[in-house]
Amino acid sequence: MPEMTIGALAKACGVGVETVRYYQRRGLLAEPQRRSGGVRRYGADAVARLGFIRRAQDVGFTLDEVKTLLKLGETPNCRGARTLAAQKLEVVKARLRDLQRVRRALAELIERCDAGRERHCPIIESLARGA
Amino acid sequence: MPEMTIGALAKACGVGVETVRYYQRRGLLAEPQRRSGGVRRYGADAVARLGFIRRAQDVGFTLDEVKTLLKLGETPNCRGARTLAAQKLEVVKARLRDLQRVRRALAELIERCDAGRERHCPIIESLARGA
DNA sequence: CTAAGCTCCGTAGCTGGGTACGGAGTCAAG
DNA sequence: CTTGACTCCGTACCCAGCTACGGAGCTTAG
Repeated sequence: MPEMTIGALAKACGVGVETVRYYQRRGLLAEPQRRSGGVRRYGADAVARLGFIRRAQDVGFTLDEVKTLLKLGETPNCRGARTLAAQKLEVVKARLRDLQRVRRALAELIERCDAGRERHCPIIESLARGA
Repeated sequence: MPEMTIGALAKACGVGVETVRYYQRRGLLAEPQRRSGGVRRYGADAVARLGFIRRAQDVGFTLDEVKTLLKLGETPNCRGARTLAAQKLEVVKARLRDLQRVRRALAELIERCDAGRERHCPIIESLARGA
């Protein structure tokens, strides 16, 4: 199917119609050719590009970063992409450390609660006292 | 200092003045007594409560959940707090799994980039193809 | 031809947790 | 008494990434 409407493209990529229009407004997806009547027509390249966007997003890039990646993909320049990926990796690692700390804190609260030897709820107490 | 202005309270707890007012609007902090002229006056209990809010937030609770915790703290009911903490822990664990997957994906992209044996940028290629 | 259903468009709203604005009033030091 | 810092208030705005609205026009099957 070399000619798809916006609805077909959206469905093929598992996103909403509004999302496709939104990506176009954001400059992530080029404005496609229109049929008479103004209806957008997309080809396989649009499917590929939209897929790229979703995958890059899944790996944690923001839409602005995805835009940059797409530009980098046009003029093959590996350093830019590598730098972006490395920065993102650091952000992800930091977020992981934060979340691990939170997980330990929560697990400890629950554990103390289950030990159930204390007069007052240890969860509430601990938050109240900042122990 | 048994009588603090909003600015002193905010400073003591490391938040902004607007944040205190915001918490009051959200119902997390009670409206305090006012001096003549309408200026809010806070005591040590406000410092404790604001500290509770920040610590609960640090452990990953949303402001709405903090509000619930504060209510639970008034009528000692451990089950409610434990349930909330357990739910939050599951959310945190799920988020950790997601982020670990992202970290692996990013690290792999960078590694392949550094191996540097490929004709095109492996980061771009991999996102383009969905490999 | 008609009726359903898709597409067009700009704009507004959502989430969460605040931050900023700005004119007026208040308070404490000097 | 003045000056400068603080506080009052409501409202609007910020971030990202959509999602919803609503009235119009187009398209396609029957």
